[in-house]
Amino acid sequence: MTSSDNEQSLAGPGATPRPTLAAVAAEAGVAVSTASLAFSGKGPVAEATRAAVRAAAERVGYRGPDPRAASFRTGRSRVIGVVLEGAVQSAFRDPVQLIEVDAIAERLSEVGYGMLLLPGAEDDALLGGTAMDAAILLGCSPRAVTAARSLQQLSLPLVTIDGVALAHEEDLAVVANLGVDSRAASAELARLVAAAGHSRVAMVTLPLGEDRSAGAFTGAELAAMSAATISIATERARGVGEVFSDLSGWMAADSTIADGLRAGRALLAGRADRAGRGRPTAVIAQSDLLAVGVIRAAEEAGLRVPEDLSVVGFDGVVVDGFPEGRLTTVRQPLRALGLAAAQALLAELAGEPVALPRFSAELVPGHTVAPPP
Amino acid sequence: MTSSDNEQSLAGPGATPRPTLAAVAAEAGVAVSTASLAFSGKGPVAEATRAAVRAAAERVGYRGPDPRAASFRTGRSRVIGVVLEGAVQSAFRDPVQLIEVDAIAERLSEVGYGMLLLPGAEDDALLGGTAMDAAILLGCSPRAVTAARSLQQLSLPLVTIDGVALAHEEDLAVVANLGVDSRAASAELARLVAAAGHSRVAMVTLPLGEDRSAGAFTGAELAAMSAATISIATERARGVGEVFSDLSGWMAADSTIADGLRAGRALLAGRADRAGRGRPTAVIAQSDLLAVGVIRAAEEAGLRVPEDLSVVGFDGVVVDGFPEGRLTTVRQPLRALGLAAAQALLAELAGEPVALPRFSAELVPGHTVAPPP
DNA sequence: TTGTACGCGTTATCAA
DNA sequence: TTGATAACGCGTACAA
Repeated sequence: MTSSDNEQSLAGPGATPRPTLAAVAAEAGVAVSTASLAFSGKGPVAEATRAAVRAAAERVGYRGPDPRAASFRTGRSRVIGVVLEGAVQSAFRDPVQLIEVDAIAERLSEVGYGMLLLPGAEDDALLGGTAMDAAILLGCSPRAVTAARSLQQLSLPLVTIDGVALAHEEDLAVVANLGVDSRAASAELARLVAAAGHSRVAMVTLPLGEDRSAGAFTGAELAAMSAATISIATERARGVGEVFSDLSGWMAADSTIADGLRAGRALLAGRADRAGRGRPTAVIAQSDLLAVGVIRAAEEAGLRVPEDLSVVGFDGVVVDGFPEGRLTTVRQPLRALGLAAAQALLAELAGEPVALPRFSAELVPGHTVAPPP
Repeated sequence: MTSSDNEQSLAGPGATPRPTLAAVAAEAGVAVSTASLAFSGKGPVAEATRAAVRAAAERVGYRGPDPRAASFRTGRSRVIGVVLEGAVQSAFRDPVQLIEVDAIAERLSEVGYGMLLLPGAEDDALLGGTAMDAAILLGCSPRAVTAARSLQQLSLPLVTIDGVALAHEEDLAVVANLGVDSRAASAELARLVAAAGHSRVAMVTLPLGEDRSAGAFTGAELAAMSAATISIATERARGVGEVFSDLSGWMAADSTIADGLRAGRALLAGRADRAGRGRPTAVIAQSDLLAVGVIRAAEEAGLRVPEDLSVVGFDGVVVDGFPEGRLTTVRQPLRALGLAAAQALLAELAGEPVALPRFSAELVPGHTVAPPP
């Protein structure tokens, strides 16, 4: 169907005004406040009255309280904002954020809340322009920090997921900073690689800081970058560093298969190791997408995984087109994190105490780790 | 000054009530209406007064009009709903919807509008519970039709993208039904395949109707299914049918690489063709993701693309990990569609005439079509 | 150019 | 169990 047949809208100059509760009350012959109670069920209303009100509502075509008026009166808009790291497109290319947002949406819709998606923009004007009751911040980009400040100015309850950088901002009082212990999980994974006998290990990281462009790094460079910034990438690197010291590797620009492929090609060509060691026998990737890219690069180079090269990922997501369960990785409870983020805010809004479970990543032993050749 | 009778301190203990325009006006020594005009810039205000108001706002910590109150007063919430076909996760696994939503978000944020993401749910209670000024419906599932009805009841302006089924509902008056001519684009692609000399051609379709499970179909079955439902899949099938009659193939459950892989394996094993013909020399897939899956299946089977098998897709999106430009496909102007959908609603809300361009898909000759072996 | 007054539709409070 | 009433914060005629 092409755009040629666009009908003109009905909402033109002659639009009928939406029926109000007053109209229903008049029709039913009761007070407005009674009609309100009959609809919301918040007060004692005789069954007969309730039926009369419902019938009257039906007759006048009342569709429930106007959300704008209700939100004005109650001070609640039944909307929770989700601030993404960047554009919708880039945020949701990453299955991790996708699962989290999906879980948030699921929990919110159960209680009739809406989810306002807020792409990380340059200015935060939008944040104050539309009504929301609370916000969830995903990721830990510098952008997230400024957004958090703006939102806090509006006295909105805040929850972060993976906001490790935000957790270190003293002046931000958030309801919760959710996320698994990336460092411990990374260390666990690294120990598994070490236990298989590997010592020539390279790491493929997510962006370590803001202004870094993708490319190879030495152990010293990694240490410098890690000291300068706190991010998911530096956290995970630290965990691996507990097991393998002076770790070199490749920093990817983004968590994608394509970037993993690029990293894998560089590392397997030996170009990456500026410390002069040979081709790595194992690659520790900081995301599953990167790991799949590395595996593709290995296949391109005629290397078998895991016989010739061991590869591990991080996240435990299903990568489209890649066999589920093949990759050795750690699984984050992404759905649980999303549900908990939503739940924490709902509890906070209800004035209830926020009880949070502890989240931990679970090792998923796949089939991509073996002893070095 | 009114007595500040807080019914409940909402945001925990010690939450200061948000400063109001009245407070600013009092501080600046002007009337509330003057302060309002000074902020919105909608009326003539002396520069000195404006400065005084701004200074007063700064002093009392005023952060602009409360969006809830403003929305109540103006009847506009500055929020536009986007109704997805299903869960967030499944909708955004598809790069097509992702790009569209990204474009919508981009246009909306330019004008300070928010985007309320509404997952396709069982009941439409949520649709009336949160404030929005208009809505965009993506896709053409039966769910979209019921959602459209609910939204129309609320007198919300509606725009659909790829809502071919909605376009045929007589009682729905929408601002616009956007989308390319899927049928023509599919026919063009089919003609390209035919021109290369193929006659044993199989099609991999998106879900043709609601209750169909994935699997092989014959030409007769396809015709029956196409007659029963209108969807993007049947539209595209019709286009291909203009060139190749009695087309058999495989219906995928979803637009994913994994489903394409499954389809490809079935078709290349010859299991799929219940008409008894041999392995196809060309596969027409209804999405790029499916096409990439088919190509993977071909590689698995030791077939070279395009030498041994030609494959075409649909959409023109970048598939992570697959070389850009390699796939022969048609490119939909997805970004433009998203921008136009948002723009159409903004114009409608502003009472301006809605001018829509015509959208057409563009053939992208890649390197996956060659003469049959 | 500024101020006054009113009302948007709903819900919470209190009195009946 | 029901009814009357008062805000909620802002935008906007209209008057000054």
